[in-house]
Amino acid sequence: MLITRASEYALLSLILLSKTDSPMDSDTLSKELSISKSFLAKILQSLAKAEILSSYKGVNGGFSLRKEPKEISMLDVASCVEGKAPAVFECAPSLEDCPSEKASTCSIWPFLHKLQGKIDFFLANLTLADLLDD
Amino acid sequence: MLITRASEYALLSLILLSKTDSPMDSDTLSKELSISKSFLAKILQSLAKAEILSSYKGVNGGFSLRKEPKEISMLDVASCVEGKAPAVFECAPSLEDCPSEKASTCSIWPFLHKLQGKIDFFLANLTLADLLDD
DNA sequence: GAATCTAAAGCCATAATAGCCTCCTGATGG
DNA sequence: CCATCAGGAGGCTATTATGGCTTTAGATTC
Repeated sequence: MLITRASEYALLSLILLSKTDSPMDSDTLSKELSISKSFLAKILQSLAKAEILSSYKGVNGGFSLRKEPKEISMLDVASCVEGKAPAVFECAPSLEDCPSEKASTCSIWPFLHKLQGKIDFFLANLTLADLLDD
Repeated sequence: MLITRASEYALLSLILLSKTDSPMDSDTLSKELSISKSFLAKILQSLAKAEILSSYKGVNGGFSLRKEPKEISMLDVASCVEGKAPAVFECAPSLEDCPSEKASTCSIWPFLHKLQGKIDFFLANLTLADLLDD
């Protein structure tokens, strides 16, 4: 899977959190966004582990942005939420690692590598701040 | 789901087909790419319906490119294979169509619309030719 | 026209994702 | 200290994606 709904929900949460000062709890977030609370909770936990969000337990706890919007790239978000960077292909990271017996003659690897590079660049340079700016 | 493996397989097929003159059948393609034949066949059929590929039945039949590589955008490929354009969000296409009772005060729609525009632009302007060019 | 080749299209099984529910842990306020 | 609030973690179910298999239909060759 390349990009799943988890990334969508993560971004929706980040946009909403960027508009508030005090921490927002997962219940409020799920209601505001009409998203399954338990699924969203796992996503928020991933974002917290990746140090994109801060989490606070107890009364008036919740989640808040831990970085500046311009420091949060779509690539970061997708990577931590999906568990790995959005790989356009299951293909090996380098031609040498290709498990195929045709590795030495793999004729499409250069194209895949090129596409992956374009997508990575796009995602890495698209930050939360880009969306918030008018 | 935003982008699935079907799009990956579609692109792998297109890259391979762009390197051959005569039609290539689904069995050969699936073996060259190490992809499930039956799943790939469905993807190729989608590409044929979208007039991205030509299909030929009978002896020496198969599939071949119907358009120039520069006329085939990633957006076209993803749209026809996934059944719809890769929507970053389930959100309504316009603020008026928003099913939420908070439609008039939806504070994140502008951001979603902006991100969708950026992704659409990226995918629409990335063509098969861009990958094939050195 | 018969045999053969290959796309088209359907149904079914499995794997991954999306979502639901419950219990546990840490923090807060009285 | 105790009740309560909210995150952390795991299991369980429903939905969707992925892939296997079979049948049908069009095209080619003889």
